[in-house]
Amino acid sequence: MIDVLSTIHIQLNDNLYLKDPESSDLGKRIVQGSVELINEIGFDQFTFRKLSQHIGSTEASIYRYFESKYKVLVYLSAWYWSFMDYQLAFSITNVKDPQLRLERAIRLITEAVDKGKHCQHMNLAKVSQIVNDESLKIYLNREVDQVNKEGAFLPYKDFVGRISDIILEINPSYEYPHMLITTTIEGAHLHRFFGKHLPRLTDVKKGEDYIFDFYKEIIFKAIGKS
Amino acid sequence: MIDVLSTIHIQLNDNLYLKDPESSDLGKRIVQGSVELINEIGFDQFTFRKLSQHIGSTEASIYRYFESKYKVLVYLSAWYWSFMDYQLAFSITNVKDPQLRLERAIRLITEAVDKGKHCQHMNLAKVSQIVNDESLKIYLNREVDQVNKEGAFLPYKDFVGRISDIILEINPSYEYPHMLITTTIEGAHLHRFFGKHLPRLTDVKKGEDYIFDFYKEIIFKAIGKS
Amino acid sequence: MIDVLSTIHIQLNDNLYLKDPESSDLGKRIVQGSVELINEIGFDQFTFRKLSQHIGSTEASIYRYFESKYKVLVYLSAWYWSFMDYQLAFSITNVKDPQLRLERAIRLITEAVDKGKHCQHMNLAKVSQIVNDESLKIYLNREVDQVNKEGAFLPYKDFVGRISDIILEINPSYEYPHMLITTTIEGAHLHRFFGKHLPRLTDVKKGEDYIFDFYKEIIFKAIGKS
Amino acid sequence: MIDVLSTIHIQLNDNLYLKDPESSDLGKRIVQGSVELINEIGFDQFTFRKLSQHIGSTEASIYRYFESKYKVLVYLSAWYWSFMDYQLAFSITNVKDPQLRLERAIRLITEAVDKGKHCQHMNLAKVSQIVNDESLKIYLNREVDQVNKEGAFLPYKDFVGRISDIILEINPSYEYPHMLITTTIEGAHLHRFFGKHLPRLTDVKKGEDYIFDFYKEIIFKAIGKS
DNA sequence: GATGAATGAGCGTTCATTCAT
DNA sequence: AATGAATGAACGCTCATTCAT
Repeated sequence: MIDVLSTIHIQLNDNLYLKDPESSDLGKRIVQGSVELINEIGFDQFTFRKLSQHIGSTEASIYRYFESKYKVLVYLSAWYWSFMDYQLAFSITNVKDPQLRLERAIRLITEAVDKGKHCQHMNLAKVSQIVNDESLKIYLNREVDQVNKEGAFLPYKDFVGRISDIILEINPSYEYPHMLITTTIEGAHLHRFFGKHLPRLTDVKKGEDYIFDFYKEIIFKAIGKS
Repeated sequence: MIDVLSTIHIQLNDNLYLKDPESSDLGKRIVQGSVELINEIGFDQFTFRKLSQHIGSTEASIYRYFESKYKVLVYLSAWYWSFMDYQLAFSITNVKDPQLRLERAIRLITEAVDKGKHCQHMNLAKVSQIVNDESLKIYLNREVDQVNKEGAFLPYKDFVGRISDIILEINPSYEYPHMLITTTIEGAHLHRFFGKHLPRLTDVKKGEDYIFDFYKEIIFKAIGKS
Repeated sequence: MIDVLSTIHIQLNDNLYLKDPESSDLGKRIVQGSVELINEIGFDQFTFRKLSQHIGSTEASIYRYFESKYKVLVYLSAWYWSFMDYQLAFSITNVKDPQLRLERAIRLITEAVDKGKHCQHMNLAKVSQIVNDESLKIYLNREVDQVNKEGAFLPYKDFVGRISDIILEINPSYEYPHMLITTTIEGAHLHRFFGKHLPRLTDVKKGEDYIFDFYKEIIFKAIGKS
Repeated sequence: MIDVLSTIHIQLNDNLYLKDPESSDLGKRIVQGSVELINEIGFDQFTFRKLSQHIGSTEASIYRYFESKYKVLVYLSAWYWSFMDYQLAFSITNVKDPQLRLERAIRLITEAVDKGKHCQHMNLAKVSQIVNDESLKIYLNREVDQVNKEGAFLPYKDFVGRISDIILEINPSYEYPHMLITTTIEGAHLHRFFGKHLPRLTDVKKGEDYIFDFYKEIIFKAIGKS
C-alpha cells in the first residue's frame, strides 16, 4: 500500500480552486501549509494572513489559488475523500465476498490513519485529523447549497455511494444504505473526538478498536447478516 | 403537555453566564433575541453588535450577561438538553416496560419539534433548529476542554446517561450504550440537515418518520432485543 | 459679517452622517481634520486610515460617524452650501433692488473666501477650496442617483433655486435660470483652478476680479438687463 | 462626413503612452477595451486587472503601453480633442462668415455624438460619453501640473485656441475668449449629466437642443453680436 | 514582445472589548 | 444596572507593480 500512495495523484474538480494548487510550487506550499496550520491552530483561528506568514508568501498570492479559507477546507475535504475512494478501490479489488468488502470499507472509515504516511506532499494523518474535526463546518453553514452546486461534495457522495452499493449487494432490499454509511463516518469522527475530549459521551476502550467494533456490529445487524 | 411547558422553569448552572439572563427583562430579551437571530442568519454571522441592534440594546450590556457569542450558544444548548431531560422524565414516568421507555426516548431525540410551542419565552422549534444545525460547533473547537470543565455539557451528558441507563436495564451487558445514543442524537441532527441540503447523503422518505425508524431498528438490534 | 459667522450653527440632514459629528468632540475633530487633510493631500489620496492618524484616533471610531470618505465629502459640500445660503440670505436682506441682489449673489459665488475666517471650527477658505477642487467628484460617479435620493444635494439645489428666483424676478420669461447659475458656480470653480494650473484654458488677469466680471456680464446680458 | 471618419488617423504626442497603442493589435484592443469598459463600469471602478480580463490579456502586457489608468484616460481625452479639432477644421473650411463658423463650433461642442459612428476602431459616442463624464478627473487631481508638462492637454488647448481665434476675429477686443469656450465645453458636459441625474440643477427641455441654444445666446451676447 | 506568476502595500471593514458615566 | 462612546486589533480583499521566462 505504501508504494501505491507515493505514486497516485488525485485530480480534483476545477471549481474547487481558482488556480490548481498542484500546478506550481507555491500552490503545493499553500495546501501543505494549510494542512499544518489548520492542524495546529484549528480552522476557526486559521486565516490567510497567518497562512501567508507560515509559508513565507503573501495573502495576495494565496488569493490566486483559493477565494476563501472555506474553499481551502472544501478542497482538503474533497481531496481526502477522493483519496479514500482510491484506498477503498485498492483494498477491495479482487475480493469477491461482499461481506468481506464491506468489512474492509468499515475498517477504512473507522480506523485512524497511521502517522507519518504521506501522499502528494500531504501528511495523511493530519488531513484525516482535519476532516475528522472540521469537515462538518463545510456543510453546517448558510452557503452549503451554493457550495454543493459547485460539486464540492461529489467525492464524498461517490465514496458513500460506493459503499452503499456493497450493502445493497448483500441485502438488495435494505432501505437505508446511505444513512448507515454517513452515520458511521460522521459518528466515527465524533467518537474519536469524544474519546479525547468528552469521554462521558462515548464508551472508550483503550487499546481496542472499539469504534470499528461498534459500527461493524450495527451495520451487519442492520442489514440482516452477520 | 402544553400546560406543563408553560409552568416548568429550567435552572441552569452558574458558570453558563456572567449574570443570569432569567433575572432581568434585558436578560430575557438577550436570550430570546439570540434564538431569533441565530435562526435567521446562522451562528457564524451572528454577532453581539447585530444582537444589540436586534433587541434595541448595546453590546456593552450584553457583555454583562455572556462573555462571548459561544457562551450564548452553549447556554442555549444546555437549556435545550435540560428541557429535553424534563420532557423525557415526563414521558416515561410510570411506564414500566423499559423497551417502551426506550422507544419513547428514541422518538424524542429523532422527531422534529412542533412549531409554535413555547417554554420560558423560548420558541422551542427555533431552539431545536439551532441545536440541530449549530451545536456541533460548541464541541468542535479548541476551547472544548475549558468549556467542558465549566460544566457546559452536563445537561447533555445527563440526558445521554439517563437513556443509556434504560439500555442497560434492557441489556446489562451491552458495551456501548453511550455511543448508541450520541450516534443517534447527532446522526438524527445530521440527517435532518442532509434531507434538506444534501439528499444524496441520506435516504429521504417523504411523509414518513424514516429517521425514527432507522435509528429505532439499529438500537434495538444492537442491544439484542426487538 | 464676521460676528455672524461665529454665532451661526448649521444643522444638516440626518442621512448625511451615521452619527452627528457636531454632537461630540471626536466628531468635530473628524470634520476639522478632514478639511485639513483633504486640503493637504487631495481627496483621492485621503483615506480614513490617514485621517485617523491625523486626528489621533482610529478608523473604527471614524466609521461611527461616516460610512465612507465619499460621505465625508458630501457632508462638507452640504455644509458649505448651507453656509453659502446663510451668507446669501444675510447679504441680500433688506436689499430691494433685485439687480443689486443678483450682483451680490454673483459676487458670493465667484469670489474667493478670505483666508483665516472660521465658522463652526471650519476654516472657510479650506472648505471652499475643497468644494472648488473636489466637489465635482461627488456627482460624477455611479452612485450619484443613490446619493441624490438621500438628499445630499438639497442644500446646493436650494441655493441655486434661491438665486434663480432672483433672476426670474428680474426677467420672469427667462428660460434658463438654473443653467445660468450652475454654469457660473461650476465655471468659477474651474477657472479658479485653471488660473493656477492651466492658464491657457482661461484668461487670467492678475489683481483683478476677472472671474466676477466675466460671469456678471454674461448673466446680465443673458437675462436682458444691464 | 462618414467617409472622412473612416480615413482619418490621429497621431498623438509620444509621451501620452509608453508604447504606441496604434502600433499593434494588442494596443488597439487595449484602447478599444478601455473605451468599452470605462463606459460600462465608470472610470473609478476601472482597473488594469478588469481591463486585462475584458480583452483577454494580462495586466503586465497593458503596462507596456500605459503606465497607469489615468494615462489611459488622458490618452482618450487627447484623442477625442484631436478628433474634435479635425471635425471643426472640416466643418468650417471654406466658410467665410466668422459668425457662421462660430455657430458651427458651438454646435460641435454642445451637441451629442450620433451613436454608431466609429473612427479608428473607436466608438465615438462612447468616447464622447467618457470625456463628458470623466475627463474632469484628469485635471482635478494633484498630478495635473506634471501631466500638463508632458503635453497631455495640448489637443484640448489647441481646440479651445482655434475657437477663441474665431471669437477674436468677430470682436478683437473681447477679453475672455478662452473662458467663454471652456465655460461652454465644460458647462455643456455638466448639463448633459445634470439632465440625466440632477434635473433640478438645469432646465431640461425635452426634444429641443436647449444646451446649444443656451450657450449660443450667451456667447453671441457676450461678444456683442447676434 | 507578450505573458504568467508572484508580491508589497494599503484600504475598507468589522469585531470583541473596555471605560466612563 | 445599563448604556454610550471609543478603541485596538485583525481580517478579507484588491490594486498597482515587478520579475522571470
